[in-house]
Amino acid sequence: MPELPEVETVRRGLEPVFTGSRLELVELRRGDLRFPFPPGFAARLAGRRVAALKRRAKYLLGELDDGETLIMHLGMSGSFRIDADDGRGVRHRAASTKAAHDHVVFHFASGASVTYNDPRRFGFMLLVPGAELAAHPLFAGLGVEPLGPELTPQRLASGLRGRKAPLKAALLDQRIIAGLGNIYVCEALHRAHLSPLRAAGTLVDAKGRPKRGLVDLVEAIRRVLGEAIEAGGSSLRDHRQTDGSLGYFQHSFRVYDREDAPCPTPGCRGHVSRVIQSGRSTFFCRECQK
DNA sequence: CTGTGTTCCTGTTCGC
DNA sequence: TGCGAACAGGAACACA
Repeated sequence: MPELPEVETVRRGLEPVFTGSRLELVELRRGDLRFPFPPGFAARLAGRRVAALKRRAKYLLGELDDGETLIMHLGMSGSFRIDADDGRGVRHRAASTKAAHDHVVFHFASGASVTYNDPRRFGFMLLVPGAELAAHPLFAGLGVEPLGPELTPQRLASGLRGRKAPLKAALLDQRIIAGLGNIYVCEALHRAHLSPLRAAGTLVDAKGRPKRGLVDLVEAIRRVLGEAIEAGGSSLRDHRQTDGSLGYFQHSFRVYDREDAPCPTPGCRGHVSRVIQSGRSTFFCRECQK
């Protein structure tokens, strides 16, 4: 569920609490999430100050004052909750308080605390020296940031050239563009009027240059992600922002989870189809997505 | 190298 | 009403 817009929303929510703050204690309620926590994880964090909280693709990166980077991934059901201290020693728990599946609690010297909750435990946390970050297996092969200046039609053309995989699968491939997930791929393809079934390489001409549709696709990706971030992400099931409030981009879905609904493209008489591609639901309109 | 399928995990939803 | 099956999905991994 958390794709790039949700992770960015979380980052923005956590930034004021994390940045410049000193970690007093990190409480681990269990020894693992998706992977075991690295040796000495909590002890290595204690006493550290967080210099900055950044994001790369769907990863949150807490840069610490000792040069290490706290890598956090929300998997698909991870969320953070901020329990702030009002300065008078009174703790305010966010509205969505739920003790079950609270796996990690970051206690800051300021009195604020941040709790990581993850029912499905697909998320994980690691601690790696900043200098090793770029070479780390998780990051070494990662593709371009879809909202950064590197994502251009030409760049995407190089990534898709010659690929026979369906466009849907290619866009989910984090080695090409990093940060897109099932929802936003479906939404971007609909906005660009491109079929998820089409072979990815057909958007590139013989000289390796982007065809018209690819230019539209880059624009659609940027627009849909940007709008979703502005909306605070999408709230499916129980996904919430750090303050407990709900993102509302799900109301702007044109095709995702809308099987059989009339296609929202103006003038299009089609309906939303659902097919399975590489084991995942794809939603699209056969009439206006070619 | 490329493309596809499986797996991890648990809560929610759906059909009988 | 109850129960099991299907589903959700990021990314590592296995495999043809």
